[in-house]
Amino acid sequence: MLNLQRKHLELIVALNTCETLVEVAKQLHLTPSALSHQLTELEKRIDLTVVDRKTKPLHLTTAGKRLLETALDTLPRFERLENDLTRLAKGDSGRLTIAIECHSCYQWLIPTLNEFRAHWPAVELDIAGDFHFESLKALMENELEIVITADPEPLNGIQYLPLFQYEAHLVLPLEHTLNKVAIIEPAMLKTETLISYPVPPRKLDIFRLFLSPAGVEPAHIRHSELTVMMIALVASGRGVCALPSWAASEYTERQLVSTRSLGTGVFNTLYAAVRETSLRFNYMREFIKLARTLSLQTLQHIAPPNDQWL
Amino acid sequence: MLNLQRKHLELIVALNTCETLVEVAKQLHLTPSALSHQLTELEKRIDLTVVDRKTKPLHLTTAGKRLLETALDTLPRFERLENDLTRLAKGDSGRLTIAIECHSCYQWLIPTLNEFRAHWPAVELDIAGDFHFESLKALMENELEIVITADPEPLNGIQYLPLFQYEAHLVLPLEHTLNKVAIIEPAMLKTETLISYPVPPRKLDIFRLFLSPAGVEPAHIRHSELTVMMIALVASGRGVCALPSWAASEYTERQLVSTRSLGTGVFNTLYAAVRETSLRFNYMREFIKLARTLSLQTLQHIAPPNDQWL
DNA sequence: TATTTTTTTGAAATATTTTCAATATGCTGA
DNA sequence: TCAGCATATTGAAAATATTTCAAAAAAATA
Repeated sequence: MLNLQRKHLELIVALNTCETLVEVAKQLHLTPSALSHQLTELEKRIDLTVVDRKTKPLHLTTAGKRLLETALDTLPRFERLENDLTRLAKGDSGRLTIAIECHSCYQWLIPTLNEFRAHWPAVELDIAGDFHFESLKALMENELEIVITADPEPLNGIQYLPLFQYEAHLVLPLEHTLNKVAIIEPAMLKTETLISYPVPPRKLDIFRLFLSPAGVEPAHIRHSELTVMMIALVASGRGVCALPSWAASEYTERQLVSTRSLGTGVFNTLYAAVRETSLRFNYMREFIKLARTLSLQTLQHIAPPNDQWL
Repeated sequence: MLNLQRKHLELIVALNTCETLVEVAKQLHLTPSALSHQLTELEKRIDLTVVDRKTKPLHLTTAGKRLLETALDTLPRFERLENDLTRLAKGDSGRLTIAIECHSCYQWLIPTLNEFRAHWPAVELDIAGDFHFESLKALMENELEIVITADPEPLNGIQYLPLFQYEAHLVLPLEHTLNKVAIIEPAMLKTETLISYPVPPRKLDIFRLFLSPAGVEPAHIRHSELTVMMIALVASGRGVCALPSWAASEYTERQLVSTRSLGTGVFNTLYAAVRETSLRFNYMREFIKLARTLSLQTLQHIAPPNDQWL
């Protein structure tokens, strides 16, 4: 095997631009002796002459010209690669793909993304479509950089950075009897149809923190992908649903539905799940910071997390 | 400086195709230990993680993916380069650019090129246009591979391989008085107009071997690039010219002009000038052999060279 | 032809890469 | 849970590769 390396191509380029081997050596920060050894070694290896040492301005042979050809189109690729890698290492550029488990997040996410893009133009931003709720696996496998979730399951190498606290509210039709009750107990939902996002119950606050601990299940469960659709269904009396208070407020203000606390209040924290290794990048930490500030500014009825971490 | 080399890219590709580092090591013919050292060294150098060792099928990080990108488009270029170089070394492919000083050579050169092309399809054939009669310099500087010349000046690293011997004839109008003379002496051309190719006199047989030794110059010299044009001028009585007998025979047969020997006969040898180093390529030696055989077959009135060399 | 410059050479010094042996880490299945 | 196995890492020694140095050779210059 010939096993040509980048340095051989660099040698050829220098050879092509210089008049004498002494110059070439200088350009490559080598002694003329080292250069001579290298050249001899290369020529022995490919079993071809590369330069004609006899001529004044040092002429490449056919083999040398062929090497130069590849050198000229390959070396710039190496340079671009190294450029990109150093920028990556400095944390000025990179990829930031976000998956959202929380379906009501666009409200604060969009402004965050816009603000971020302005600060870090070299970072490739993307929102991942559908990871079929395997998003944490995708995060571990480097397919994603951030997962927004309210359900932090401990995983190796994954850190959950709290963004803000919110209360989960029960969304009711305006005329619903539960509007009159002092405190809403889990059992009161036994006869109701619950409308939820199509995700496993353990991912939903109302189950994990309210119904399941009390061993209660609603009469029916109906799925919907879109928050507006859920609201429409509730408004027309087809059921009730649970939403973060800030997600529901938009609709209560317009008097489409009403909301109540669940029991004495079901509170939860929204997290950004990231790989531990990602945190060494400035743009990552910056993103989290922006998300915290902008969600607090954008949303009503939420609070900063107890534990600030980062 | 990062100083990434081809081997690093190969490492990344292996990393991307294998499930475990042990496999990667096997694929690269290394011990797992060596591989581990390499990987650590690379990652320390670029100050970035390249693979996530924690995951089962070994996932590349963003940096790893960027490296893979360059690897995928650069490594095939190295492979093609090595391929071409080994073929070059074996002498199966290469470049063969020919310059012609002898303006009447196309007659035998064209069949030679055709035959050659059939045997050595991988050799890039070309006839060089105009080197302003600096063709030997161009040969020394690797711009050309062969120069066809009748005037071998000793040069370092250049070998002259004789192709064939020929006689230079004087071409006369059919009714010219010199047609009647027993032997044409140099002095008899003192009053004639000589039509020649536009090259320095020393490159022309009639000067070098006939007129100059006798200290004679023709009355006028007129230039023409094309043999047919020279013949037309001679036929219409504007002058005389000298041509290799084989180049003239085409026109004497058609009774356009007549030819005579110069003195007791001016004989010369046509050479192929090549770089000594070129002779190690099979296709080079093959070309010379073909030129010899085909010129003898194609041309009349020529003889094989005295000294066969090659 | 003498002198300077360039290039090559071989041996020693230096640097890099690989291996070896030991150990650590992680996974699998009782 | 832990033993047993496969994978991965570590540090030191060994093997390779590269560079320098000093000297000589070859070319160029004057």
